[in-house]
Amino acid sequence: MLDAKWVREHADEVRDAAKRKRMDPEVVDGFLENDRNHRLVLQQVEGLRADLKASSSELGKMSSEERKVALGVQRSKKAELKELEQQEHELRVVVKDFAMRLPMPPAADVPDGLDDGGNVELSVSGPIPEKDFEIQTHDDLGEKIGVIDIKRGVKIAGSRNYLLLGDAARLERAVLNLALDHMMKRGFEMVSVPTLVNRACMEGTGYFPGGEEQAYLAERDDLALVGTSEVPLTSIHSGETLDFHNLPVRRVALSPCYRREAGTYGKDTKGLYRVHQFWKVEQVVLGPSDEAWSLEEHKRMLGHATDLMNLLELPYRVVNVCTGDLGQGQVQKFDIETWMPSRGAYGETHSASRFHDFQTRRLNLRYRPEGKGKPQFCHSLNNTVIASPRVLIALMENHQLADGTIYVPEVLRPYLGGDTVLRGNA
RNA sequence: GGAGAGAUGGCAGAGUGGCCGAAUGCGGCAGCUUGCUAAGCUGUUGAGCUGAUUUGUCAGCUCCGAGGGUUCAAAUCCCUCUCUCUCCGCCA
Repeated sequence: MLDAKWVREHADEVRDAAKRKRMDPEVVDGFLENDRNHRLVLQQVEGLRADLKASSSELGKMSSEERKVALGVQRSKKAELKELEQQEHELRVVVKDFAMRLPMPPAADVPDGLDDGGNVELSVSGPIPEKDFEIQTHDDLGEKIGVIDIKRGVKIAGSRNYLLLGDAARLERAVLNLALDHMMKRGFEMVSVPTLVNRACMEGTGYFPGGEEQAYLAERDDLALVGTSEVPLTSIHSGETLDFHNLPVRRVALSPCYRREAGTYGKDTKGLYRVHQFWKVEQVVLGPSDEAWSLEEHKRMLGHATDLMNLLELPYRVVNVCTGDLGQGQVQKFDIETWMPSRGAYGETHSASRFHDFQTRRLNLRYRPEGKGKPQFCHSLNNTVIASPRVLIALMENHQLADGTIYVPEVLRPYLGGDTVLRGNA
């Protein structure tokens, strides 16, 4: 959400943001018009209320005859007020609805672009592996050595579901545990979070309204399964005013993630790339309302993830996500894309976003600055640390050996009982 | 799932229709004191919105879990919802 006052004074900037993010700029004008009307009506309501209030307190001191006369006047004013209040209430709802859909303007160095094709490569790390044998796709290999079973996953839960068995399941657990330890070493507090959350969390983090189609809903209880632990992690302190001493708040969580993947029929149907349920270790940071700090932290958080990728000895690149591929609330986003031989391309494995105060305004999450200052909205940021099974694709393919076994990077060995290669059930 | 109790400012806690944005205590902040042993005294201390502004503020409105209602007037009465606690039931 944006500050209403700021939007009034920077309407062109917001309209421009909408265009660049490929959203309808009409929301801006819809907001402005209704906001203007709302404030006009609000002034009338407040004036009349003040009037009514003043005369009402007189009533308590009046004699009964005086009161009888005065009551008649009060009643007619009251009726007038009621009508105005009704108008005010309706307009308020409309304004809120528009406000919830206003786009956060992208940072200056976000490249323009229509979709992910417009993303700009910032850096490349590690050579693409060249092998003297044909690399088997993760799903072919996994099936062959009995560690991935997509057919039976589908039998149990429908398309885009899967089973990991034996070494694949062990590898997944190992990578996730490594990721958690990696972040805790860097001062992040590990949190176990709810993944079935209420509407306020989904709205507060910016997934609703608009993303309802992508979420599994438990409608009977008005709850949603989260697509990322960013939702509960960022919502922890909603409605609170934190002390500046406690900032920044750096947290990490491992959680299952659920995504309906509506509108992706026929896309990435092979293998474990796009699935309905996966595990993710996510980092979330809340900090002061300070652009420079926010920028620095964004880079640090990206670094936590790339450092881990280096430890996993995987080839990847970092892209500066373009305007058309940026979400409504994101100011800037860097994706890490990891080389996936089966795709013959880099595939998105991480997404590092900074939001400014977009989420914290919706969540009403503030902090009291040092000294006497008024409470300010925090800045929020998040980034993937590792997501599985997507990272398993990279591990099983890039680290594949000629005999169909999988090389285990040194850093993972302590998590796999010292194993240096995984051979599955072959 | 059943029965009951409750939700008030950073915290504790008073307030059952007009004198209440709200006593008191604690905490925080500022000052004074420093021979009542990290103490005493004094003062101060919520948020949001709207308008005006000589950008210091000023005026008005809203907020006592949330949303509705009754009333000239609601923290206070009524309804719905959410959450918390106690007892019972069920249960990993």
